[in-house]
Amino acid sequence: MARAGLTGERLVRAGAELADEVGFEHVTVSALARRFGVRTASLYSHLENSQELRTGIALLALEEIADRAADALAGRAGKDALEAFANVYRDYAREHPGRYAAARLRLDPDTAAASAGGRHAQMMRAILRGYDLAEPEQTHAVRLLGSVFHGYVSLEAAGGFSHSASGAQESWAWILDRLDALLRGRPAG
Amino acid sequence: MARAGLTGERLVRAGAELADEVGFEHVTVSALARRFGVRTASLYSHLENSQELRTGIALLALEEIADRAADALAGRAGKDALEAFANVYRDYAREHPGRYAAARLRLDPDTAAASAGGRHAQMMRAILRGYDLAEPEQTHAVRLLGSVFHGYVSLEAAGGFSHSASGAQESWAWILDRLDALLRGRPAG
DNA sequence: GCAAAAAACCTATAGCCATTAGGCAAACGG
DNA sequence: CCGTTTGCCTAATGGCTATAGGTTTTTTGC
Repeated sequence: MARAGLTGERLVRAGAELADEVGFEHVTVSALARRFGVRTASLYSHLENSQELRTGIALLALEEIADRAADALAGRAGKDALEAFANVYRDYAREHPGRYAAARLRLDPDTAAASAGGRHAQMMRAILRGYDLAEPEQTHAVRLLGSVFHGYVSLEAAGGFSHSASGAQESWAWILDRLDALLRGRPAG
Repeated sequence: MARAGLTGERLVRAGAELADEVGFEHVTVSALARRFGVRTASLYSHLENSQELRTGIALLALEEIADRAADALAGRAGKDALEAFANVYRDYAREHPGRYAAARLRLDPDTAAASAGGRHAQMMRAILRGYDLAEPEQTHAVRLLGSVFHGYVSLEAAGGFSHSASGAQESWAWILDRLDALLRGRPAG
């Protein structure tokens, strides 16, 4: 019998795909083993436990989002940068709902410190350099942006807008426009 | 043997307490049965399945939040109302993290329609009457508020601010102040 | 090339969870 | 009281996580 060629990394990657297909909460070691045509116990040579799988998917998602965001931000500033960054979050969540859910997993402090989470915060601060915000306002603004992006994407994913699904795109554009105005300290046009 | 006196409602209420203690994702039919000193199978006379338990907790949380919000909103308008409403969300999530998580559960359309979710939206629109927003701006604003409130509370609960935990209260106040200004269409003071 | 070591996958097992079927006994209605 | 309803029980199935220890394939060092 040919071997499946499992590695921790392949498992995490396949777990991420599985998450997008069936939802992050349904990612199990068993389902993953099934997908590789292998017994469940076999995965435990490559995985400490199921938590490690989930954490791995979360870290992968955080990296992928950070990479996309870094790309999107290159050469942009001001509102342009704000929109590009925001759209990375929203698009990623739509393309990869399972991974996005994983990215919201609560990580233990050490893991979080070693994650791409720091890059996310750094990029937000980079965007805010285009606005005139000193500390502590900048920190407040980072939190505001994080809240709005995550909140909107999460409500949208949860179907929170579906009964009145109309204009989710318009709402998003409006919100970004007003956020930009808010950060500039000027009324919206 | 004296009977435990189980009912669907008591189970949901106890499930909500359990959620606050151990986290919503650890609420299980078994754990609930244990808490009542009863066999797991016994709960299935009062509960269709574990999903119904979770849904029940979600509906309870939505009602509780709506009730608190209605109280908080009474006699208030403008920024005062905005802050009161926002604080209901934040305080509720802090006092009842498990219930709050339950409230974010994705409900099927019928259940959602019968939930207190509609009251939440209605109250947001009531708050926005204190600002000068016609449709479709009002809908956009409802979504913005929902995003910010949920996003902030959720990031805070996930420990997203804990590495730089400082000033979560200040950030919250700043955000509400700027949101108010944004909705008024004027620059922040 | 080849034997020993290492790595990959397997079987077996145990515990916890959800859920169903069917039984006994307590409470309640007449 | 006695029968019926109802509440909780035992028993059993099947899925999931996880550990222990075996076997086979691959690697590696001579």
